[in-house]
Amino acid sequence: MRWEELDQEPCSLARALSVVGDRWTLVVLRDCFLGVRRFDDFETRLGITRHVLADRLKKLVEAGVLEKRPYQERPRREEYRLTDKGLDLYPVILSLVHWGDRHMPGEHGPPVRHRHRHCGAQMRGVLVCSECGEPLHARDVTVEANPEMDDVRLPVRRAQEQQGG
Amino acid sequence: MRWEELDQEPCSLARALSVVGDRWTLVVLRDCFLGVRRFDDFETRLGITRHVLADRLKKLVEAGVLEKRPYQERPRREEYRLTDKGLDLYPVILSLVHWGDRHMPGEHGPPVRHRHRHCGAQMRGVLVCSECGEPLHARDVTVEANPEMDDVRLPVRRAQEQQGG
DNA sequence: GCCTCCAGGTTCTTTTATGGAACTCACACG
DNA sequence: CGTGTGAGTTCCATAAAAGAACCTGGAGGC
Repeated sequence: MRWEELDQEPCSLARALSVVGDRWTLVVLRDCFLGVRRFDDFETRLGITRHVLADRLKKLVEAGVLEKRPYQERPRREEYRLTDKGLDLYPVILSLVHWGDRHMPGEHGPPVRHRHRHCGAQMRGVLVCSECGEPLHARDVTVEANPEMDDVRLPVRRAQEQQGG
Repeated sequence: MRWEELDQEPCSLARALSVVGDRWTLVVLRDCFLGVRRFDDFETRLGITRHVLADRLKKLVEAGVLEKRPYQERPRREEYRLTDKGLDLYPVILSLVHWGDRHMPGEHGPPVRHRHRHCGAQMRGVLVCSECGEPLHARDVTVEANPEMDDVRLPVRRAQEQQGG
């Protein structure tokens, strides 16, 4: 499979990664969530080449994750803002941050802390079941193919073996 | 910044991405969560080159996300299994899947459905606040620098502007 | 003892992407 | 007129990915 074919896959994860699975894209989006909007600010903070940055921003706009909006005329200047589609990536970003905090620790602990405006507490994000509200773990979830699709290739489990171990 | 320097960054997201931010790594991990363990099975299902697959598996083992375990001797054969560190990536994967389901839909809806063993229901993963239990959205969360760290560069907000818009 | 098969890789060659730096363009300022 | 600024492009050398062929260390058949 080639990278450009990833968006043709039936798998939702593959299609999601065809947009954000690239090396720099999620780092760009992290800065978007922190409020960065302008080309030069991205460049300064990220330290990636203008070339790559311009390319990633263009692709994110094409994918509908960011939108360009003028913030002044004469000379026309535009900034990049998260769309609703982009904002919905927040669980992905926060999950990655917490995984990094936990498993790739720096010297002084997490570099940033998150506070929930709603309750005012310093917090983490926790993934829970939409139906029963219990925290989710890999081994508690089973996967079923959508019967309307005929090319879903779930692996056949070997006897006695189950997911994740 | 170069890709190889990403693991030196103070940002937890950057360090997490230094492990899983690569084009193919999360697709490999998706298959791990589906129960795939052997080199040839990965190759058949993913359709990526053996070269890249071998490299990604090696790096995931070095990062402690997967471990190699012998499943037979003479000839020695090994399989790749998720470690606890790897299993903790589940929220990232599931969040990406749901984002893909929602924003990059295929023709017949989501290709797979998830069922929670605990409650038996078909479900989605929802990210909630660890303290108050309410669902989290980007605009509800503020970020504060860890006072023990001196090189956290949060962007300065322009007046009247707040996160995420 | 030789031939072939299999899982699990390596090696080799050709494309594609990235890193680094310089260049463009449309204006604003003084 | 010269300089500055935001937002990019262009150009070239290097690094990574795609594709295919080759290697290795047994097992199994004959």
